[in-house]
Amino acid sequence: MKSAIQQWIRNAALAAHAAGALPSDLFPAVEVDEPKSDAHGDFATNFAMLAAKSQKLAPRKIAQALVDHLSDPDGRLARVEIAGPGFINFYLQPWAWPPVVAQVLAQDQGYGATDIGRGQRIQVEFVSANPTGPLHVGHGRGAAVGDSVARILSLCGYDVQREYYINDSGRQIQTLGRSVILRARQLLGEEIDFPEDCYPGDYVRDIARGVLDEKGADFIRGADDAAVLYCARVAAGQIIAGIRRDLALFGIGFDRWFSEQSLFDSDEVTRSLEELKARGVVYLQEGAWWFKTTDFGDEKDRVVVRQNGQTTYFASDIAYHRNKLQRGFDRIIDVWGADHHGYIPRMTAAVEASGGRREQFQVLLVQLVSLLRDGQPVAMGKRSGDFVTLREVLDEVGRDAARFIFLTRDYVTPLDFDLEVAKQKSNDNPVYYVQYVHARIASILRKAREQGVAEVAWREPAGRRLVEAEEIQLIKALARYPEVVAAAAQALAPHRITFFLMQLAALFHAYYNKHRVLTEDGDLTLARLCLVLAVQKTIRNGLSLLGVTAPEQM
RNA sequence: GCGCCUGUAGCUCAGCUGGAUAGAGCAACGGACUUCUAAUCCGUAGGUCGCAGGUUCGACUCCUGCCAGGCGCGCCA
Repeated sequence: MKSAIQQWIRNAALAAHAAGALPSDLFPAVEVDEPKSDAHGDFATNFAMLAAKSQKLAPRKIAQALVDHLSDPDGRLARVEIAGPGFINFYLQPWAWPPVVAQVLAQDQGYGATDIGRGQRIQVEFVSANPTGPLHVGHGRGAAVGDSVARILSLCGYDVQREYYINDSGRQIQTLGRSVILRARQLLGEEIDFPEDCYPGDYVRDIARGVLDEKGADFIRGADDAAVLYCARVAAGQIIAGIRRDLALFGIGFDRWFSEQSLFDSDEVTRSLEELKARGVVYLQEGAWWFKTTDFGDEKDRVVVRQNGQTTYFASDIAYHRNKLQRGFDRIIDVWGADHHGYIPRMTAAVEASGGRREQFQVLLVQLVSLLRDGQPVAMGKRSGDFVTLREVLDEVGRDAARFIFLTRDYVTPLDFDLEVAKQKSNDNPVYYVQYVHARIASILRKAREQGVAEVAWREPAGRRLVEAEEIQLIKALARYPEVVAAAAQALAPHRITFFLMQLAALFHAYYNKHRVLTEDGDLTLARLCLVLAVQKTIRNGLSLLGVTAPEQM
């Protein structure tokens, strides 16, 4: 609908210019929006104000010229007015809206889809938690955001690949191995002060028990580097398996699990460093190799090979992102925790130095989650070992509530996640508010079937019976959905879907309370059934972008 | 000290990339279930958009400077 208006304005501008009413053929992009107030019409444009400079005419004169040359072949426009400093307000005929319902029904699961991505290949890398412990709530937020962004982009015509990067190499993995050995020795009765830098969680003890059972006490007592490495591999393997299970429970899957170690095995780390050396952006100083990230806007250069000859984590990451570029992605999106923001300039430098363009690479910084219970903070932090895992949260509040809450806030703002609120089945917890719409409509449809309505299908004269203000409001909201999805894709902002759904739900609940769908009047009933079915489908489609289910009953 | 993010109703947050009179939910108060699910709805009240300048037809939105909070500034990952 909006695009139709844009086209009308564009045509009117050209016609006005052709007729000599507008001096210049330089026109700004046509922006059409939906005014907050009904007093300003169904749609409005600021085109005349924007064009004032190039036309060298007063905005209201331009607006008048446009209105004079506006053509509306099918008569959908009821009225056009020029208002304020030069807004043009469009009022549609009431009958212009109901056909949207037919469109929603016809497109069904595809309603909301667009092709703004034009098949562009885009990779979303998210979660990528280190395999040193189970996922916690913060990872959950990143998972919800990354997954939803991927779903939205897919629906908008992007060719999306989801990836999880496993840091299964380097020092922390060694620390993990050491932790296992130490726990195993404790199990053997040794008195050991567990070091600060090791991983204390119960899961480490479980893994240690497993290794002990399998390899025997001598293996643990005489542990050498190889044994530590062995324990590290076993532990990482088990932890990753657990992470996969938790993510599956959360409804999240990946196209690829990418191992950091594989970059060493394939020599890509070395090769990427050689390439950078060849480009002259890596230099030797005080026995270490430095990447000149300052050439690319970073505040200081960064070490890639330490004095001791070991590569840094950053070196792996350079190789990893070079690998991504080589796989031919047009865009690369990384979802990170906000505490990594200082890492962005150097990573951008790496992408650029590896032959990518800086616009190709984008990082979504997901802010911290604080876990609360009844407003009181719940202890977290790996060091203490008693942090609440994502799994525990899912078991307690359920997948739908958790995902919805993670996405009811823009990810740039910190989030308080209150376990008690998440469990509440009230308006405090909007996931149920939205799901309730779906269930209520399912109930209406069941009832209609009982009353002998064989099929809910759009039929033309009947459709004209949708004339109530609440009905038109609902249809307008439905019409907006594809634009909301597209905007969410462009801004990489899944919370826009969430807010749209809450708004649509509010409109539906209000309508439901004021008007009956099932009436004595066959045509009216059919029209309203079509409307609520369209609402139901849109709710379902929107929820699916969030990874939330749409229940038939509650 | 430097950098990034945030500051909107008592609380939690939106505000469609500069548009018209700044919006929701919760909390408060008053109402609505013999009728398709009350996990719902209707109404009342609630604001110096952190502060001060600037840019322009027009600023919550952009720029500058302050103030407050969070996070980050390793040859850790």
